[in-house]
Amino acid sequence: MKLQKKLLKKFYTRDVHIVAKELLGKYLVRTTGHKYLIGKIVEVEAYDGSVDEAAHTYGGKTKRNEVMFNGGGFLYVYFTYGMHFCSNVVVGKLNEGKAVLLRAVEPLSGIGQMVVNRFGKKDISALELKNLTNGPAKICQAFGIARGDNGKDLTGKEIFILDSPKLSENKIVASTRIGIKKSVDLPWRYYIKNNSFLSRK
DNA sequence: CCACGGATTGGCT
DNA sequence: GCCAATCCGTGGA
Repeated sequence: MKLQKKLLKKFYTRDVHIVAKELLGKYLVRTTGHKYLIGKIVEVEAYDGSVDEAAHTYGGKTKRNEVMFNGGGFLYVYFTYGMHFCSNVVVGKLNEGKAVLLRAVEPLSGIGQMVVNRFGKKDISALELKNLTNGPAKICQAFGIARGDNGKDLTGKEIFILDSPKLSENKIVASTRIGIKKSVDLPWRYYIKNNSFLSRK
């Protein structure tokens, strides 16, 4: 894999849909000590608190969602269903309340560690490998992302995203978002066509 | 193959 | 008190 540069602040401070689509194909990196966990981003969803009832920020700032108002380039981690964490990339300008939910990545490096984080064992089935990082809470479990990572700076050294060439539009599919009950018809889920690590088709 | 529901905490009404 | 930007196991067709 050709090593690319870390994405900088100006990447994240643009329009949420442009950033969401450009995040596809880029590399999510988490460092733990001297180890690297790396996955290619293959599925995301855009959330825009200014118009989108499904966004956590739609009703204004609270203790839980305040990181989403911090402006582009931060990690917003939230806890849900009493047992799961999900990761978002905060996007846009200060106080806009916009973010991109990371829904699926294709595991590339540090897979052995991800397997232990997810399943608590080293040997797994083909089905378990397929289910390693194909969902928002699965990414967090595999990458060891939890409450304490909320608000981390994505231009820092611990969690960041590496650049890769922009995908052509014909490789990107837009569809409705998953698991929400409000604003259900907005086509704000974006994914890489035919990738085998999608959470759904 | 698909549909359903339990797990389990904490944020907000 | 209600219910969530989920996951996984179970049970029926």
